[in-house]
Amino acid sequence: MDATTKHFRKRDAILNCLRSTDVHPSAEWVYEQLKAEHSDISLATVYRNLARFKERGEILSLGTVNGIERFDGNTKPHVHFICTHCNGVLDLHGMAVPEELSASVAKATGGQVSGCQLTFTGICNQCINKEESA
Amino acid sequence: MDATTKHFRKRDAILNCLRSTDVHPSAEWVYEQLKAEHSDISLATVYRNLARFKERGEILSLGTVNGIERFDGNTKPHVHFICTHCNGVLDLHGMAVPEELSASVAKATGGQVSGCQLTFTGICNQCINKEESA
DNA sequence: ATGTAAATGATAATCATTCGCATTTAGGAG
DNA sequence: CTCCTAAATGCGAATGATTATCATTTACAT
Repeated sequence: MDATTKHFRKRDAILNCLRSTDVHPSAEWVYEQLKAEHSDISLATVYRNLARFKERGEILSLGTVNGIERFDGNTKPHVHFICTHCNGVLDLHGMAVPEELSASVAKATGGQVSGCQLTFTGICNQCINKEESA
Repeated sequence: MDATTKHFRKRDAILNCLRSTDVHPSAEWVYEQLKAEHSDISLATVYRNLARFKERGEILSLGTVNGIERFDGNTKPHVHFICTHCNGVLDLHGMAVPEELSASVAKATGGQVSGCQLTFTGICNQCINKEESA
């Protein structure tokens, strides 16, 4: 039995879904996407597997946007822009927090640093245009 | 009537509480602190005023830590370190995201940038020491 | 003192997330 | 092939932080 089998685990589908989108989805969004191919998938399964992937560092959590946790299948360090109007999240490729900063933080605090996140907030291009034409 | 009056608004007390601590508290924490001097304060009032301060930019939200929203009365740009073990938040003074980065993000995205946040995660000094002695 | 809009307290409602448990699945041993 | 076990899942209930509702109280101007 391989991954194409009807009753195979949903886990792979969840990870693939995250890896193949750039919308930085919520659990609910992933669930809605997967219902098409897996009509019997449970929302709890999505939550469970997202938590598992997060623990293992296979995906990242961006924290909550408007009270809802958002995930990122791209674990390579990069920067985010969050629109406070439409709650969309954009990747800012080509920007990254200098690696040596983590070391200096560890030194300054005496703790150990395992990750960092740089996020800009504001209003995205699309939302600005909508406002203007209204 | 001034702020010392028994039945004066609690709003000032909530803002003062935030401004005079560096624990980056949750709503619940603020509520617990204020109960001492304002035995009749309501948790809803704390939530309402924190939301109001946040809207107006008088305080910042750090997002949720372990599912609970945390606030910062210090609106001057600075960096945070969040301990994933004790959920404590530390200020990293003297570090800041270069101001010109916001402009370059605005240019790159075509949006308008209103804020940014740089957060390191890891295990704090205190938690490391506890583990070692155990 | 009186009216009005804002602020508050108490509590119910909301809703994202997690938990509990029975069922199903994968994969190996006999 | 059948039996066994551990992991994965579906379903639905429980949890818990946050928000909404509404009656009451306060501040302040008239």
